[in-house]
Amino acid sequence: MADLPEPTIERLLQLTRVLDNCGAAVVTSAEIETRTGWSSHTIRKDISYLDGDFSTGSGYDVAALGSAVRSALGLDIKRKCCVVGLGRLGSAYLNFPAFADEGFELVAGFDSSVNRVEILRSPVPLYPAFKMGEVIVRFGIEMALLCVPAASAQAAADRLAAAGIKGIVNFAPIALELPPGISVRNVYVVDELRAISARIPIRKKENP
Amino acid sequence: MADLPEPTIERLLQLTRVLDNCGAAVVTSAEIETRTGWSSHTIRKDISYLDGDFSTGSGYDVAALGSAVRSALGLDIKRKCCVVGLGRLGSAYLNFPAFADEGFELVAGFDSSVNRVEILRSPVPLYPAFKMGEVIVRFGIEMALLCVPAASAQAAADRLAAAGIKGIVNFAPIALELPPGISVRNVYVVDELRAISARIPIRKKENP
DNA sequence: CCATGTGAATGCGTTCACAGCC
DNA sequence: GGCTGTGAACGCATTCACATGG
Repeated sequence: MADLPEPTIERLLQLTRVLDNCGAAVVTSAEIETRTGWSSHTIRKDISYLDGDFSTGSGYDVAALGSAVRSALGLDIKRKCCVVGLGRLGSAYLNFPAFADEGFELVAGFDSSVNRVEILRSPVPLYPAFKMGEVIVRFGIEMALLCVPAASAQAAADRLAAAGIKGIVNFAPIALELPPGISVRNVYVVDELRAISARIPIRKKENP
Repeated sequence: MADLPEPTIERLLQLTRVLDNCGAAVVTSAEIETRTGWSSHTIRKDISYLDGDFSTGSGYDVAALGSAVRSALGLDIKRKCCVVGLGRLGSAYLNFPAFADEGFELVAGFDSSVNRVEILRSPVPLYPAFKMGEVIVRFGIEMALLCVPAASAQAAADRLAAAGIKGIVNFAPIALELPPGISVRNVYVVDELRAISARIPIRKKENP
């Protein structure tokens, strides 16, 4: 399996959700088209990058296809995560159950306030920020949820990068500067609103 | 100004953040390259789609470029939004101040529980879900934050679509089916972790 | 001289069309 | 017959290279 085109990765990720929620045991590429809006050509091409045989003769075997996608994307690998910044958002994620269901193991939380680290009750161990590098290496943590305020986000990201983190989910509304090889995904609701806003046609009919 | 390529839109959206946080009055495309990782060629091309003259001879005028980008993307237009589903997440957004700063006006909240609508204190008016269509049309609401549980997300999205909504930020972990012309942006942290996971190379050095 | 701006070339992802298979 | 699978054609975005302007 050569490596997949970026857009294909993004579609396959979404495809797992479609398969999980589709109910039936078999789906055709045409059905996926109506559910997602991607053309059936694109979907078949995407699936053709995977190795394995999922065709039943009249559609794809949902279970087989699902596990092939997960395996191709490395979603069957358990990965260790941490939360950096234990404010309102960060401390909420400490108790978020869905992570475990999807193969992500939350193993540490960090905050620059030693006081907060000591007081907060949490199902995962908490550490003061200066232990970040050491703990990440020791546990083999690969991903971080970066929940600190915008002003300290870049500094925290630098420390994560130095500790060898592989990916960061960034909740701060700034563009992080990081060395290549580290994946960043920005999660900021206002940016999503802006992205939608940018796609609303200006004074034009939708079907020109 | 012809319409912009999709990838260019996405980059320009991020570019506004870079410009806001860059401090200086002038930036070169090379500086933007180090801050974002996009090649200076790409950046110059993106900017060349805009009309106006931002070059000072030694870099771009940050303020002028910023406002040109915002205008090209329609970010200078005030847009009305609503929150659908007033659980923990939805009710948090009712009080989120950053929306207004960025030109988004939150004008309504909806929930299927009439009880919750009556009890919840909120700076914006709340309505029972059955009034959704009417209120959206009356106020000219263009965008919705969809914060209902996964099981009811599709039904709620259908009602939003019927009311003529232009875009939806979807917090439910399902792929919504909607007619063309409506922008959807999915926000689900586990999906971001999966996206990162899919990009962590499997047992390979990063510099092969 | 340095940095932008832009037609032209390149390369990659999507679309097509048809062969293969149930 | 219907659906998948895939080399080939196409089209769009990125990259290049050089002309232009401060």
